[in-house]
Amino acid sequence: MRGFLLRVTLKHMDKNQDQLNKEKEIYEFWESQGFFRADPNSSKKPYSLLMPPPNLTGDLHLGHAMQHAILDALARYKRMQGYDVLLLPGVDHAGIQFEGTFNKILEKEGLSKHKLGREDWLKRAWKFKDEVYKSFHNTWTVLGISADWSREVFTFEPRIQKAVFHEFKSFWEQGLLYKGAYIVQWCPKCGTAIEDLEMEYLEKEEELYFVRYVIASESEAISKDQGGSPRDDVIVVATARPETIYADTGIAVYPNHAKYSEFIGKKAVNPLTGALIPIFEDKRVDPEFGTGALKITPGHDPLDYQIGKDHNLPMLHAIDKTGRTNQLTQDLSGLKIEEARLKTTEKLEANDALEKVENYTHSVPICERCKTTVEPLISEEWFIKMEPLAKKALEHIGEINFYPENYQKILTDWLENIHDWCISRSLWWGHRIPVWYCIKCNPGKLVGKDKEIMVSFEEPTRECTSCGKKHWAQDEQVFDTWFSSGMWPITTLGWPRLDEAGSEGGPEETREIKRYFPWDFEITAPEIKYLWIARMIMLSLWFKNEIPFKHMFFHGMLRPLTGAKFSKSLGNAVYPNELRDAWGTDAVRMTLYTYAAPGRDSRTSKQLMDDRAKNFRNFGNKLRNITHFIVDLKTSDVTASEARQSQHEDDLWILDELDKTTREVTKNIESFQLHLATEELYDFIWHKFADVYIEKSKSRRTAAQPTLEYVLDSSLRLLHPFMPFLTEELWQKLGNKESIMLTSWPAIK
RNA sequence: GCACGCAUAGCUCAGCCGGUAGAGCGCUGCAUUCACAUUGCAGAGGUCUCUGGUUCAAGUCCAGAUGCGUGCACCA
Repeated sequence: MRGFLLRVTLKHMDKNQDQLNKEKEIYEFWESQGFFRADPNSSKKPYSLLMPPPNLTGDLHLGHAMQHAILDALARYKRMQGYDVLLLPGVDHAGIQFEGTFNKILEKEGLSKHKLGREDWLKRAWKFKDEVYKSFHNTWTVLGISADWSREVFTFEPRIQKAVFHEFKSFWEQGLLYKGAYIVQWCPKCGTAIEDLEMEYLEKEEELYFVRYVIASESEAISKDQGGSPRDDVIVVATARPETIYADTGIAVYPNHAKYSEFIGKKAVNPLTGALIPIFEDKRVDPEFGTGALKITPGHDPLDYQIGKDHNLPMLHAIDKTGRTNQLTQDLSGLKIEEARLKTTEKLEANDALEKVENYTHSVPICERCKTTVEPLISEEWFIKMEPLAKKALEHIGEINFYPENYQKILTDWLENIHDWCISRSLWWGHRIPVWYCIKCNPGKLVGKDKEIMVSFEEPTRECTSCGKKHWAQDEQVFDTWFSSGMWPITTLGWPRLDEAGSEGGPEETREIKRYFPWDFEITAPEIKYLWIARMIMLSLWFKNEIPFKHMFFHGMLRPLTGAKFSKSLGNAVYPNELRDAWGTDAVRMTLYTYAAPGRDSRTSKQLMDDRAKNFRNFGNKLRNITHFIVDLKTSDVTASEARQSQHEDDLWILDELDKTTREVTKNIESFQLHLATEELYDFIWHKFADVYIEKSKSRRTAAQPTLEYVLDSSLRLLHPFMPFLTEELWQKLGNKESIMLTSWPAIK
């Protein structure tokens, strides 16, 4: 029994393996024939689809597979309709996310970024990039993606480095760039500034500390020891972060607050440092929260920063960029936040400055990449003024067709409240900021009047105009990864046109830009609608004066049954490669299309994916058997007009059903509703053609043969965009000499 | 707080230019030397969250309620 089962299993595995090998063969055949290539010189009408470059971090997941399967179906459909199709693939270097992944791998080898140093680290990073690339290409191949690999782009490749330089230089010349010390969200673990868009919030139960600040009197020192009423000489402030008290430089209260009006203009004593800090009014304070008085820590809170700036308060830091306390905290310096908080409260208690502690639940910002608590602090960063870009985007956003439609409003709302974009990151994996400072004249690497700097791709060859020497040092920071991927729609098509020396070669555009831009179709997950989609819209309009894409499709998120997120670390991830090994590529693709309704999130699991994939595997087998059945009696080729001569009611019925199906499938693909198109085909082929028509045809086998062949031929064409391998295989079995990729889409009757 | 989305069979989801509901999996029964057990046929299972409105007619349109989710803002 055991031996029998083993044999059966092995046989099953062999069969599977045969199938996978066959797919590989077919894919190599297509590629070798150049079927995936776009042809800018073609007389055909162009149709362009832009692959969102997956992040260079690891295996492609289900969401990618769905996205790419959708792109591929559309590309194949448009090719059959006679278009010159460009499906352009690529990969994003994904700065911060790549560093996180890669550094974790180094850690396992006992290495680190800083042990290796910038140069060696980068060498290894490029090697790791090659490994990830292999994995990506493996998945793309096995999914049957018909992208033009000869045009593949990596967002960190040399040509794109030049493009990013031109992007920066252009902003610089237009006066839209500035660098300076501003409050930013800082991730101590990643060691870089991040944007609000890159943060998540975590509900945490913490404590709210009520801290007494003694009012300093100009004439007499009021002391609690002298029996004065504490209400009169003390202002109480609520804080969740007592460790930042060291960096307090003021106390603000809501204007005309009854409790505090007598203190306005006076000074309070910082209970930890003894510094005298001003008490003033500001309407940004919420009179309802805590005690109605707010301690102002401009160095560690965005709101406090604004208030502090407006009141000319000093900006102090108690916590450094590694997330530890600094010298300002005196004997507490070098501690992690949690420990510092504990020690600080002990100190406050010892100083009799802690009035009470309440339980307090609030959301703490964490880094979306590494989940570390984000520390707002002041740092020298580069920014782009976004208002003019957003304004232009708002004027033209209506020219883009969004699926679902309401994303236009979502993006419009965001653009209307645009903030300046912090484009610098303190990382190594990314486009280095092309700014050079004369370290003799400008050692602080500042930007401003009288500061000797150069914007240059390579080290400047000229001397510093102030000191007459050449002591140039490049900015240490790199660009936010979205600064390069925001240009994806135009850099992939060869923007800017460069001459051999790498300079812009005049106004003439590349033929690719002329022909394929704006893109006909772009697709993405909704979670990067601001980070990426909004940026592409703004940047394309800014640099090309055109919208980047005509149809913008947001697919839903595939989630586990809990509704949370798929994640490698939680171990609930489902891998497209595994599904494909079990059920074959076409079945997995069909499964993915059932989830392809625009903007609809779905819950799924390995089990559910397997169930569906199994069904579509069976569907494929059904079609294979239909083909065997029909090929057995096939004598000569049947033309469409021959097949349509029959007046038998069964023939008329199935031909009518075929026409309906052709109409519906075409309509549904045109409106990007692949889940409906595949459902139509499934129902027609299995439940109408096979279950009804073929069964009936058995009693009039020879007479029905032309119709059988004709309907099968059309079915294979209609199904090819979705199940490319099986349809190619059966197409050959039907005796066709050419690839099914070269046939035309069935005409609508 | 603001915005958006979702609530349909045991589960996961379609359907939404209005005409009393569909798929897959699961479940029940029957068939099976037939191109196909990777099958066929038959069936059970839903007052389409609730309330009101428009209409001859409403999961389908409108308003409100409830629940869930997502995004943004805030979070001393």
